[in-house]
Amino acid sequence: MKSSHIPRATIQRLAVYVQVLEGLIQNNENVISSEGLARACGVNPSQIRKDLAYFGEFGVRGVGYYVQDLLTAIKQSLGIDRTWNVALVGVGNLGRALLRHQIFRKRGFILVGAFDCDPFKIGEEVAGLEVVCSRRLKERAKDLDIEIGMITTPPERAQRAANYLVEAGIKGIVNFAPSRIKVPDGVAVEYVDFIHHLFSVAFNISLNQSKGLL
Amino acid sequence: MKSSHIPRATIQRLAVYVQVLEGLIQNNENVISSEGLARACGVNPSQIRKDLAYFGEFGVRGVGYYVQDLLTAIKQSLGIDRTWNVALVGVGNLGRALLRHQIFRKRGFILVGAFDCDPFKIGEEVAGLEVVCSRRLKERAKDLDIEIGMITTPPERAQRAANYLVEAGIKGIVNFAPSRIKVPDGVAVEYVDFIHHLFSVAFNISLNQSKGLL
DNA sequence: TTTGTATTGTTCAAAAAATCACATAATTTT
DNA sequence: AAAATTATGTGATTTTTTGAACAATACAAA
Repeated sequence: MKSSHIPRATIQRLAVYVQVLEGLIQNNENVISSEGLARACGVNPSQIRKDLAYFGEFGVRGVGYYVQDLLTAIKQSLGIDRTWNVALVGVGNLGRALLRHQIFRKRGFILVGAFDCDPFKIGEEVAGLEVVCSRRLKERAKDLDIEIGMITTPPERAQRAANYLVEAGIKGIVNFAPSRIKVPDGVAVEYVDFIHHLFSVAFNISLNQSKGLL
Repeated sequence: MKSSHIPRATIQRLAVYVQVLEGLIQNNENVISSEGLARACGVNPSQIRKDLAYFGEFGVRGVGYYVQDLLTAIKQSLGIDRTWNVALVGVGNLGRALLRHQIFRKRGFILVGAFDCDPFKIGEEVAGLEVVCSRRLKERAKDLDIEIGMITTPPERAQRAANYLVEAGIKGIVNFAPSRIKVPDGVAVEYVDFIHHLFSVAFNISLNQSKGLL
């Protein structure tokens, strides 16, 4: 098949496949069928085959997928077969935790800059990074070759943080603040909101319970 | 319309509506049309009307929606017009940050227990909670009336944490660890994975750039 | 009270996504 | 070397989701 428009849902599932495939590598499993992978991911096997078909043919008929090859292929397709430099804006509780979290580096997202507008925080060192004034984002973005921004400010300051990032020419933003932001076309935004997931769980529990009563 | 099966996507959007409506209340805006709300949320107005129709009729024709009423109605529909007690399993970097984060309490999710299997952490106090051995989850879950679990362990320990939670009779889990977990039917699971969102952004940046070349 | 305006709730058509089903192609067995 | 087996890649079909259109209805103005 190859390319044309790729559904957002496909991309999200590919991320799950990566996760599961890395687990398989840990367990020294070399080959997996679409059915096996499907079971591990909680999706339909054809779904997996179709998702992969957007990017190419990675399997071997009658055999399945070579885990390492498939992983490499998916990473290439997603554009994560390289590292990305990331700036974090908003050095609060959450910001600090993320700066210290090793997972970003492990997955190829290098936190190269920490920014905040609070004068008390500027100059402080967190996880080996000096906190810099948000106003200096543009100037620093070029030096540090920053391509992605993470916003971890309080919600009311998220838009300002986004503006700084956009001015600095950054083309992708992950917003952890619980508020929507406006950015020009061509800037990719993703929202991470724990609370949404708690809402979902709360709703499903309520739902299951009312089902149980029938 | 009322009930029947409600799409997952609808639930996720309702969470966004809550977010935006709370912002409107901050700004003392009393009434909003589906069109206004749609613009703020980045969705289609009919979408909003349809999403709401699953739960009832909350608007006034010719007028729009009374912000406070709508908010109340959605919260009721989602089952978040009450508080939920939550246990956190895995007191690492992320776990600590979440325990300290005020947002959960603000939104009605009360962190009432912190669990870990590391003997060095047990007994420690974080955000006013004593860290308790994960093995004691079942015993504590009843006393504390815990209904939701949050997993913030390393990936290889997520399944064990899930098992403890399930044994304790907990009906909903939010898993922050980057691994899939297996739970019995009737237990709602949501996955929060920052990395997935970074993957998405990376992919979209790559995509936009290759578009730009055409 | 009537007319006009605004905006909802809902039907219906279109688009998108998921699933099924099978032809195709490796591998293994006989 | 042929037959049997297995599991992919993809066209066809079904299901789900979205979006447009419009009748229904609340309010405001004349």
